[in-house]
Amino acid sequence: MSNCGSGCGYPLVHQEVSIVSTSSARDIRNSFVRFFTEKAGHTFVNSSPVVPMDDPTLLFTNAGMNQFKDVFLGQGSRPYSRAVNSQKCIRAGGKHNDLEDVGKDSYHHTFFEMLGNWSFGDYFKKEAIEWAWEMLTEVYGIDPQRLYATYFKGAPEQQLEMDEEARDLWLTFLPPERVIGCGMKDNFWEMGETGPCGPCSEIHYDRVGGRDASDLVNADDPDVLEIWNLVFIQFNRETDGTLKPLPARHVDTGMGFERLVSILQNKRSNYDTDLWSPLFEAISQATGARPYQGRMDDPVDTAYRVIADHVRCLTVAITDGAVPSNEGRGYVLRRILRRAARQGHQVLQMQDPFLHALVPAVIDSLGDAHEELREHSGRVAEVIKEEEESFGRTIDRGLQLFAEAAERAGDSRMISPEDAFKLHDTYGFPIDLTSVMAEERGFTVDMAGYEDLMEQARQLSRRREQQDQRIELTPDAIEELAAGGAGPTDDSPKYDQADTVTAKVIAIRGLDGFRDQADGDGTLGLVLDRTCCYAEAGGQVGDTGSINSNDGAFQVRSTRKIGPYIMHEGSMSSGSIAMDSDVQVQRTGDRRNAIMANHSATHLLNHALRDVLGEQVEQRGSLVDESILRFDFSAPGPVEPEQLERIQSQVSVAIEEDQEIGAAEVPLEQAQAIHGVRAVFGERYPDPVRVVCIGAALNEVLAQPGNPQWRSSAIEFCGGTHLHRTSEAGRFMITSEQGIAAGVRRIVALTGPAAEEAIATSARISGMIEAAEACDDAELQDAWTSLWNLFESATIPLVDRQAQEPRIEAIRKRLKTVRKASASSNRDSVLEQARAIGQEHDGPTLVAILDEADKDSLAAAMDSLCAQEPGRATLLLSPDMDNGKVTILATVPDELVKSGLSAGEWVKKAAVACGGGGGGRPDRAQAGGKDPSRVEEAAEAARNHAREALG
RNA sequence: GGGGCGUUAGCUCAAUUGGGAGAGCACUGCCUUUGCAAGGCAGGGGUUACCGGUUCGAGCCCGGUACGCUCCA
Repeated sequence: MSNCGSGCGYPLVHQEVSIVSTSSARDIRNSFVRFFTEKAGHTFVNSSPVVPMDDPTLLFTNAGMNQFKDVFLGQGSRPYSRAVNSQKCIRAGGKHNDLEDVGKDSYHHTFFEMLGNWSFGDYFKKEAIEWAWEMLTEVYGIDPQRLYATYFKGAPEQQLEMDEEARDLWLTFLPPERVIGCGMKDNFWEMGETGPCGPCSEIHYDRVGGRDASDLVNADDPDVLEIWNLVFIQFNRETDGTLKPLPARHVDTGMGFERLVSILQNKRSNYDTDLWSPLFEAISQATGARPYQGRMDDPVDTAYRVIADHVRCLTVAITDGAVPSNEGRGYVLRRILRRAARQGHQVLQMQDPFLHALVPAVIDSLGDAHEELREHSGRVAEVIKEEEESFGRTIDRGLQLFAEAAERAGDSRMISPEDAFKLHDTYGFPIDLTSVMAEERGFTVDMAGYEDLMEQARQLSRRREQQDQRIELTPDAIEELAAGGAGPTDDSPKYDQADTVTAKVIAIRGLDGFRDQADGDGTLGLVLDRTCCYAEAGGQVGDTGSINSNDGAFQVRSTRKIGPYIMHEGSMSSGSIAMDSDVQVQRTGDRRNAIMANHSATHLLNHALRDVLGEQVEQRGSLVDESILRFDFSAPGPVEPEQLERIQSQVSVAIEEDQEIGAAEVPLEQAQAIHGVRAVFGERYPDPVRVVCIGAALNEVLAQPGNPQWRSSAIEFCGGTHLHRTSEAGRFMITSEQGIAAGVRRIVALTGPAAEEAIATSARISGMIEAAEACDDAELQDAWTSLWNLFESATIPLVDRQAQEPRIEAIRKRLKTVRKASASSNRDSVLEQARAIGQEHDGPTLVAILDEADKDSLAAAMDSLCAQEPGRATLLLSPDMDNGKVTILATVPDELVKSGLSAGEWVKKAAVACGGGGGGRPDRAQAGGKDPSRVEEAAEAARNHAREALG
């Protein structure tokens, strides 16, 4: 059986030395894999995606060992002990960031491949070093005279000894002057602050040859470069900084593929190899730029390198599921794309999107080694094109803002640091572009001031919040437990119907280590020999519950799996619990039942989606807890209302039919043969795998796995907990459907009592809609207010919401018409009053009370009165008994302002007299009072004020 | 994870110290005009994202939420 994944077919290695100088990159990669699979019994493992599946600490996959991290941490295992692959890596953003250097030199890349071989507790230094030597000198035919090796020379302050074993092994191949001892920085590898670590040994190559280049090793000389790093993992770094020998020792090696190709093709720059030349060709085609000439200081050649590098990176990252966005790894992609687009825009004079047109060239170059690139090429190009267009708009906006900044700069001809910073910080307009544009106009930018602002912004961002305290088990802690005879936690009772199980405490863990007794207020973790609690996995939340002994009670807030152990995290609610105590584990049964209903419904939903929307529906994520179920899936566009209804009803029918739900562990190969079985793409499954089957008898399915009729049942690989019969889910209702990323939709739904409640709420809303539709105009406002308040925030079935929306819209429209009509009739009557008052009144000032005038009507009345008698000062009041308000407006012509009457003071006097306040400009002002019953007093106060003011 | 900015008519955007929500384009109608990006007049169109607070009065001030843009890690 082939163990090298899909479509490899690696050619046999030709060991003649002469052939390598003409080897293509493809052959070089294949030779490596062949050597280790054939000669040394390694299993070929496909490159893992550059977007890590389950590792929030990692922005992108940045080394070959990433996908084996769990093995090194002692938390997982593989069915093989030797592996080889070519891993896709991205170093941009995060701890390793080469983004700034790309284009400037011959060897930094954001995306590259890492060739590597691994031993998991199998062979160690001897084999690793001997095979590396044989690979380089015999298979690749590299001149041994040009090779140098390093070993770890020890670090007495850390109680670390020299790696004599590695040194001696190298001395069998190389003369002493070319075997070089190095310190911690270069030759001691650590995964992080804590965790697996060990000495490493590097192989360096001198491009020049015929000299002693040992002084140039690890000295950043472009001609003497590290090509292969062999890491020997033999220690674990504890939280207190000490090193403990690991029980199982591992080998982790990595060789930069692009560099290796440059050596074997005898080129000084990675960019001069056949990995890049087709890309440069494509860039030239797409942009019309003159051909690439390979000069490091030339802006056009730099643009070529940046664009080629970045488009490779983008193509790979987007294929593996990342999308340019404004945060996290998406934001790194956005920056990468913009850097490339800007090179094209500024240096190669490209006005329109062009990066997307380079995607096929990338796929030609990498598609054989990484087949997934071919599957999604169309979507990748689309995503890139959209993002290029969006950046085009940003550039336009930035140009406009720059023009304003230049205006403000005026005669100083210097863009202010504030403007430069704002362009950068708020509008994403890079500072170097701002400089170039300033230069073009004969302006400068206050760079020093800008740097200050940048530094301030950085400082501001740097303040980090303390992360939540979680109880962890280090590899060493796991080792210690195992050594002490603690077997793995038996969590099989999680599938049982009983919500309780007896158990024994095998470990108590605090934030700082193991304890003998659980007591006090702090967060603790309890590990038991068995448990009925489900540990968070596969999108299903962990169980909550309690653990009780004779001496105390522990409240379980979350349950997690760490290595072979199940950790119950929480705190003591009373008393204490000692190590080795016999305890009763109780999970929160109601909560668990709700979770199971939601999980089984998720499977029915997944199945219904495929039935209604088609085969292209693929699960992209899922969350199941006690209150909702959330399911993300790939789909070209929104789900139509009619499809939604069919999906919901198909799930509901399955629930009504009271179908049986079965589960069993099945050998992986047999399980994969089941017709129509659903598995999440990219997920690793154990062997045997648990199969959950709804709507068909599992034993019949396994008897005839290939039978097409299973396509009509919901059959999935799943380790979660499920109902026994679908009817236990009660009801099923979809409450929302929305897009969360390009090509990805999210459905949120409810089951059981939560679904019933949503239906009841919806019925109440329907009742209110009918009432509002039937009520007369006077009642409409109140009916509307209560209806809208409920509808806006309610969780109700989506199909109901969609049906109700147009009716609610109609009610809103009607309310608007009613309001308008009443306002208009109100204005007419107020204007009528005003006309009458204006005609019968005489003199320089007018104070009048108008009944039931709102603010607009009163203003209209004021306009009308002022038009009648422009020289008159007018103050109008209107009481509003219903709302307990008085509206007051005043207008004073300029001549009377000069005589001493200010509208602002005038309204104030009136407002104060009826319990309010106010003010405004001298010629026009408005105010309000809070006591409409005193409106007459207010009018009198206004008359008095006017008399006094005007003498 | 932490900042900054934004959200106003279908679209693009205004709105001075808090004091009658506007323009252009688009839309509808009428008029004028033989047609190519026509012109004139009139009109419709707003919960100023949402929720709360301060105030006599909030697009504007304060707090929160959502969404978007953007920078840093």
